[in-house]
Amino acid sequence: MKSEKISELTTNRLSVYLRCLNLLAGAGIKTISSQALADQFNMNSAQIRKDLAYFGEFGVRGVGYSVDELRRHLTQILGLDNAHRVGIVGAGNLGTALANYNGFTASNFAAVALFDNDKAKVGRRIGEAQVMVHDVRKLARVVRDERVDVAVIAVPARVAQRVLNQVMSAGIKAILNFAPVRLHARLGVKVKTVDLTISLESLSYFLARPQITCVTNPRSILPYEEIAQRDEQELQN
Amino acid sequence: MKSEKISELTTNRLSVYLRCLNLLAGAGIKTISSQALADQFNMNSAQIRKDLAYFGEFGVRGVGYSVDELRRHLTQILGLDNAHRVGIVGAGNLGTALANYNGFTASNFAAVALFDNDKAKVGRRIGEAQVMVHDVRKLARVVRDERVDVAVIAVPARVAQRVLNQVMSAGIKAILNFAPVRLHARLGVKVKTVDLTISLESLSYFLARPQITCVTNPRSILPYEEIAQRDEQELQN
DNA sequence: CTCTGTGAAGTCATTCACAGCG
DNA sequence: CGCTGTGAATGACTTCACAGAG
Repeated sequence: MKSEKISELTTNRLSVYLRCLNLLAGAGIKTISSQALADQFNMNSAQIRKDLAYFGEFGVRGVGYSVDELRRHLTQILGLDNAHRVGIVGAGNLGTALANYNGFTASNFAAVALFDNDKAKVGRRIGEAQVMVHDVRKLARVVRDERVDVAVIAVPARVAQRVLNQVMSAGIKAILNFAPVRLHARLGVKVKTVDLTISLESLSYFLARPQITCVTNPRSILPYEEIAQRDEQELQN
Repeated sequence: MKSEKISELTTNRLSVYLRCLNLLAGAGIKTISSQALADQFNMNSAQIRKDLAYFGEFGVRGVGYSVDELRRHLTQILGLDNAHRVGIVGAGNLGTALANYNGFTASNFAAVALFDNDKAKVGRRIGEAQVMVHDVRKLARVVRDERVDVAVIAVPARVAQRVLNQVMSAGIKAILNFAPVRLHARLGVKVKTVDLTISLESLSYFLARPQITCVTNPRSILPYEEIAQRDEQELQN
């Protein structure tokens, strides 16, 4: 265990490891070596060991890692043992889709508030979870009352920086941004941007160059379920 | 102009450059040097030059790049001069949100078909664009008829690999995947995964460690509009 | 003898720094 | 001169390979 700086690539992988371990636990597997884990999910065993070693000595030499124990450690390292309360700014298509997204729950995130500037939407409750839509001008107050600690920006690019400023002023330190702009965050605030435009345009680049030997995703995986996967096609036409 | 292998990081940046240039063009700027571009948008000028030089000698020494000309080149390099037709598998919240997403249009993408296995949804048209929902079993046929060349996977992780197999069998070479699984693509097929779980869990990691001096997003940007940005707060809540 | 944890080596990406064009 | 295009230098991330724990 060193206390060097942990790169974001590493934390992303920790999240993947946790997901893999959850699958293994579900399959009743109690113990796994870095090598077996790497083989299963197409990763590199040295990288797994190195990533984990930043945070402690979780393995047992000659044996491997206890699946359950490692799950607990990763959950704790990733801070998923504390519930997070998410406020979503922008109650358009994307915002409401996210408010209804169930994938959050497994990671201990819950959407607790939506914000919009459209009077027609304010005051309504949306989706199965019945998340309330608030006036975006009340953001700071609602963030306090609802103890929101993560914000999602799902507004047009034009106003995204302004929204980010509001969100930061409300004291939020972690933001997931879907607007296709580079946002300027103050120190101590973390913004992760998911830029669909970039993703699509990269795909377009690839399509424009069919000659390229697709080495882009070098290790190509087998998800756990590949085992139960002989159904290349059960459909006709 | 070399014809080395272009990394995905580079193509992602090309997409960003194009966006920046569009802003500049909108502001009436005709010519820009790599240095000025880098300053404006918080990038590194050498990197801009290097990225561009992979594809040709677009600049004029002593002067810089013609904004319009470079826009045209980038559009062509990224293959955005050809329209792309997108099929979205999964007409749930996310799928329908994407079908209505306008951001596509600027990059010359259009959502032309949705697919689902829910009988109640099949045959209906969704959103402003009135995109038709098809039975997922008819995917190959619809892909052919509608000339779909890009697929979006917006289905539960459990079935994502099966859907990818179908999509690949239908001859699609470029896929944007929202399911939180590592998918196994055959050679010559490009899958880009947008994994919200990883993004959220990384944010959670960050929140669990407030002491970390946030160096994660080393260059912190000024979007073009920062200029018109003195409104840190016009709201009182 | 197996598998971890980790220095050392290797690979890939970014940045520097400057020759040379316009 | 100013700025591009690019080799060379640096830095970041990954993989190798092995000492040593169990």
